[in-house]
Amino acid sequence: MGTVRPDAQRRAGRPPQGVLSRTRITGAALELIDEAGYDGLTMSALARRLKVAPSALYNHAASKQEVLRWLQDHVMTMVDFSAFATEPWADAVRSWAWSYRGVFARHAPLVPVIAVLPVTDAADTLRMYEEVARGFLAAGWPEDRVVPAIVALESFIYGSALDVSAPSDIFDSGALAGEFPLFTSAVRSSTGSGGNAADAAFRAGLEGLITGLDKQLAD
Amino acid sequence: MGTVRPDAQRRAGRPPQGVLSRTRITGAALELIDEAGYDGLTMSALARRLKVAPSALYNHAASKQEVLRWLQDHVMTMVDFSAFATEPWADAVRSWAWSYRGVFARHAPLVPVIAVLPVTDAADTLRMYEEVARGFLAAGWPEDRVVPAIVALESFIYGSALDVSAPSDIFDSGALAGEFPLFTSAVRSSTGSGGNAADAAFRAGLEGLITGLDKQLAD
DNA sequence: ACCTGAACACCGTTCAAGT
DNA sequence: ACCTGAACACCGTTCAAGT
Repeated sequence: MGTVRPDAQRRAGRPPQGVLSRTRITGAALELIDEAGYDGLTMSALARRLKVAPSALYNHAASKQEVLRWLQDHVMTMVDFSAFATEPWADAVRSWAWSYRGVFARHAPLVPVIAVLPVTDAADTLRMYEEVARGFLAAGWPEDRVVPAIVALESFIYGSALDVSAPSDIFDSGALAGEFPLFTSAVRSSTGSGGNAADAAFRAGLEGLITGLDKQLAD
Repeated sequence: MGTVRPDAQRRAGRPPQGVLSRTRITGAALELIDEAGYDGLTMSALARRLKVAPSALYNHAASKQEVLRWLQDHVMTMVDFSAFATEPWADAVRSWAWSYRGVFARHAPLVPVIAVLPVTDAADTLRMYEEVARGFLAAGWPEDRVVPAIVALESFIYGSALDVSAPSDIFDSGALAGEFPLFTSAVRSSTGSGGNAADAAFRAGLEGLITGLDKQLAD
């Protein structure tokens, strides 16, 4: 009764100072994802966390897709590409790729978003590409083959990030096992050796790619 | 008035013979996707095309996710893996991978679905894995390394399928170009050489993977 | 310029009623 | 067993009204 509640309703109209910004929206989105996953990331939930009406978000972001783009650019800053400044090419690629996959395994729903996403104005993403390109050039890669090689590595990384979230029994052939004996047995013998299946596949593919790309360069 | 229209309304109650089935639903979904893309694939639109009420679909599929699973298994039959029966390992992998990427580039929204998708009861998918596994074993691969190698190739293929739908100016650094000179120049020199950028990256990565995996096997 | 509140056009899914 | 029709609980987004 007459007491001012700590988070009193804001009434309509322009507030004394802006309460929203790209930074605040991105930060709230990230918290929401950590707590409730990507299913929990709705414009309503985002607004609730920021203590605004859902429609207020549209004064800053043109669409939910734009929020996802901000998120992608921010998440990219979590990828560690520092090895390109110090390590030989193969070691730098290896440590960058493992970090990159780890980050996007926790943000798998961003992977399909990235594919359709122009890098324009994604400054943090460009910062990474610049440094990676520098590493490739320093290792003697011809300029016109740098981008295809990076894209090839990224395609493998994104596909592998999706694979991390696969259930461990994804290759359980169930009742049909009898019809597909070779594959069923191969699945059994690969899981039998212990360790994470997704990690084993990523290691095999990454080492293969590094070796193969290096050999392409030498020829 | 009183004339029987060709597609008269069906009244409630069990129809004389079933009008829906996994096969008919999958077929209609595929037609819908061809005409209107994955955005057009809603349960309502699917029901309309099958001339039933949306709720009727739930007598056959537990959810839209299950329809997508049927679709994935069907789409897998479009992948050509016949080369494993006749060609040497490297050639077979090459032709299978290009076919696989081509099919899923046209069905990119299925890619994230596949990741979470157990293969159980997906008979057509298992048929492919069985034949691919046979090819690897015949080429001398030790049984416990067959599945990781296949998964690595698939991760690359899925990531590359997403990359195909990327806009061609995806790496246009726009106003920020001046800050990232090495990458900007590398992008220019790789697109300058003409040809499809996604194809060049896929070729580079696939040839690298084939070479690298083959070398792993030899060691 | 930037907020609220009400509304809109969807979406996937459930369920009682019917045969 | 398997359909219809009505309903439910969301979703992203728009827009007039307010400061």
